[in-house]
Amino acid sequence: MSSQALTSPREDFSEWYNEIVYRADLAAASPVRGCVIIKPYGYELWEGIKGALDRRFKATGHQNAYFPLLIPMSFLQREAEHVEGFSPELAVVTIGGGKELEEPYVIRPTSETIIGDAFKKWIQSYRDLPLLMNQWANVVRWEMRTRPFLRTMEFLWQEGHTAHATHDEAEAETMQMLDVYADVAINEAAIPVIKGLKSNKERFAGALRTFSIEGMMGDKKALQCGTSHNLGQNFAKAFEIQFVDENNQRQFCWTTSWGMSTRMVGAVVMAHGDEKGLRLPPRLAPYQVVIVPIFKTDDDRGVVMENVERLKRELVAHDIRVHVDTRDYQPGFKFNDWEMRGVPVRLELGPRDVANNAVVAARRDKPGKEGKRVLTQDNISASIRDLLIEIQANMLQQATEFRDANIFDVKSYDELKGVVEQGGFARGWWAGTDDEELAIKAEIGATHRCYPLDQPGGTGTCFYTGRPAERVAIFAKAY
RNA sequence: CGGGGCAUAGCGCAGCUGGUAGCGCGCGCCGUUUGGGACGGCGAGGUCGUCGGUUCAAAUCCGGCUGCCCCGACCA
Repeated sequence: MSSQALTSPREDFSEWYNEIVYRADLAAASPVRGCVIIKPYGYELWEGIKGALDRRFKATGHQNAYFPLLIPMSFLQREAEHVEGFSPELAVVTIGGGKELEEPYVIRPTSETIIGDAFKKWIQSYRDLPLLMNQWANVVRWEMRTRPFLRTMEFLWQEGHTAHATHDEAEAETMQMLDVYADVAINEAAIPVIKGLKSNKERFAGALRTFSIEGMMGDKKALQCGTSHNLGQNFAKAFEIQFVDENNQRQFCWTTSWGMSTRMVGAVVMAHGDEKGLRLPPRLAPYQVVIVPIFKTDDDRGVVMENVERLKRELVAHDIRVHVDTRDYQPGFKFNDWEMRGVPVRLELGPRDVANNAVVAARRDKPGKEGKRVLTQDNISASIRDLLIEIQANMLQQATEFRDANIFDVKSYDELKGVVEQGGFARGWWAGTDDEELAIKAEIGATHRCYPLDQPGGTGTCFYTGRPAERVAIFAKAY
C-alpha cells in the first residue's frame, strides 16, 4: 500500500498492470526467477475462479484425481509432436537422493502423458467409457520471459483429461468444456470472451484440434483465457489406450484435454482495472462489500461500531462476503485502498448515518460521486444483493461494449496493419498457409487468434492472399 | 540465447573526483487527528550482491562471478 498515485493504464499499460498486482496485494516477488508468491488476496480470487470451474466440472460428470508431479522422461517422448513442442521448456530432475537417476524425470509441463499411461491400464471395455477426469495441479514451464499471473514458470491450473469411444463423443466433450470456460469467463469474470478454433500453428502440441476462448484486455490486446483440445487418437496410440467395443473389436480411444490457469487472475486485472486500480466482478470478489466505519469521538465509535457489526451480521447471514476495515487509518486512505483492491461495494457508516438509519454505498464500477448514494438500512441485504447483481451485469456490459468497439472487419492486409497499429482485433476472411500466418506475425507482431465459432456464413476473399476463403479469422497482438 | 540496464534499510532511491552511509515512503511508541490518500515529537532498522585486487584507508577505483529487471525470438 502506497500513497502514490497509480500509473495510468493509458500511459503505460504494462507498468500499470505490474503496480496493481503488487499494490492490490495479489502477489509478491519471489526469490526464484520467473515465479511469484500468490498472496492471500490473490489466492482467494483464484479460489473464486477455481470454485466456479469445479462446480461445473462436477455438474458435467467429471471427477477430481491427482497424478504425480514427476514424469519419466521417456513418457514425453512417446508422442512426437508433444515432445517437440514441450522440450524447450522442460525442467528436468536428474539427481535424486544424491545419486544420478537412471532415467531423468521431467517436472510436468502438462499431464497428458502420465495420465495417458494410467488410462491405458484403467480402460479395457467400452463399459469403462467415457472416462472423465480432472486434476488441480501446479505445472512448470521454463519460460524465457515471465509476467505475474500471465506467464510464470510455475503456475496453478486445472487440467481435464477424458477418454471416449468415438471421435464425435470426444469432439462433443471438447466443445462442452469450451462452453464451460466461456460460461465462467463471461458470467463469473465478466469477460466477454470469443470462442474459436485455433490455427494449425497455434494448436496444442499433439492435438487434432485446439479451441480457445480469447479475451480482449484493456490495451486491446488478446489474452487466451482457456483451451480445450480434441486430441484425436494421437495420445491413445502413443500410450496404447484401447478398449474392446460391443462387437469385441479392439479400438483406440479418442481423448481430450482442457485447461484454465491462474492466468485468469491476470485477465480479470487487465480486462476490468482502471486508473484507480483493480475492479473485481462481484461473483469472484473475495470481499464483495467492505464497511468503513467513520467516527471522531469514543462515544461515536461505540455507536458506529455497534451499527457496523449489526450490518455485517445481516449481510453475512445472506451469504454476502463482507469485510469491516477497522484499521487505524483515515477514511480517505481506506477509500483509496479498497478502490485499489477492487472491492465492488464500499459502505461508509458514520454518526450521521446511524442517526438517519442510513448508510452511504459507493460502487466500484462507477467513478466518484456518480457511484455513491445513500441507502436506508432497512432491508439492506436485499439492496446490496441487487446492487451486486447490477454491478456484475454492468461490468460485463462495459467490457462487451469495449470489445465490440475494438473489433474491426478488414478486407486487405493494409487494413489489418492499421487495426493492429491502433490496437484492436482484426477480423477478416482468411485462407492463408501456415507460412503466410508466420509472415504476418514476423512483420507486424499480430497472431492468428482463432477462427471464431460464430461465423458469418458463406465464403469470401482472403484479405491477405486474395484466395477464396471459407472462414473468417481474428488477428491481434496477444499476450 | 542476442541487445540494454541494475544490485546500498521492508520498498523506492541518493552517495561513486576514495576517509567507514543518507533521503522519501513504510515500520514502532506518544500526542493531536479521522465524511476522499492527516500532522508533530521520539525511535528501531544496513557486514553497501559476491569473490579477489589496488590503497594507510574501498559503497566509491580495477577484474572475475552470481542474481535480477527491461527490449526481441518461444508460450496456459
